[in-house]
Amino acid sequence: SYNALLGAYASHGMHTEALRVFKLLKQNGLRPDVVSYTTLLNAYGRSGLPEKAREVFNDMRKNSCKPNKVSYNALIDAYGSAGMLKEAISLLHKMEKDGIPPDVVSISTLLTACGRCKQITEIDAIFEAAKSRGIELNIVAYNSGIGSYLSFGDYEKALELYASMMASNVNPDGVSYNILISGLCKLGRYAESLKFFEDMVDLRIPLTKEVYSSLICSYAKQGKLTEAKSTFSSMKESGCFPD
RNA sequence: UUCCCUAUAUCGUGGCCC
Repeated sequence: SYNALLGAYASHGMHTEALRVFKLLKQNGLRPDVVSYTTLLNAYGRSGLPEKAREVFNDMRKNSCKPNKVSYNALIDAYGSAGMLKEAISLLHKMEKDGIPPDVVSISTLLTACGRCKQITEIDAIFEAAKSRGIELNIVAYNSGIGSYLSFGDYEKALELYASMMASNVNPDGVSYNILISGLCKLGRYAESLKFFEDMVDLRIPLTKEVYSSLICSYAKQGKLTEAKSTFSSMKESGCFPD
């Protein structure tokens, strides 16, 4: 019950409240378990406080509560989200030494971190790390990689990765298209961006307000106001209400 | 002991602040 409440605060990045619940749990004679510690750790991570997250991580070991895969991944994300890619990558090796094999979540967390930290040189090493460990990339990992390439402005690598994803029989989802459409649009690759939108329609993948916003933005930037307006109209017609 | 619940990864636009 305490963990559920802790999680509710953590998922909103409310670390102060999460810490209060964590203390309350202990005051009532209960021992925090791996989920309690990981939840608190994540609350700090989401609040952009990687050092506090690390403190919780160290604390759990001190109290002989072994961090598991989720704890490590949460700490990797805490560093990655804070732009500390080196620390995030070194945790991949640390968890391995600790007898916990990294999984596809560790990989996609790091792929996303590369994009945030604009570390184009590290991204291929991370794909290699996944491959050498036999970690199969899923749709989230591919989406993360595609997004990071696009954030570097490397749309060719992004499209290459998209192609190899298709070749591996991993099917794109709504998020994949959102990433491609908005990313290509930001780079001014309007024609490519529109092509993916058409694919999305053909495949009957539900169009979200995120995709409509990207498309409207794309037309607006090109000065195609008629298209922008008609996209806005079809958005409403399709039952997707503008916010 | 068993079951259930709770913790980790990917997407848009604009505004305000620095």
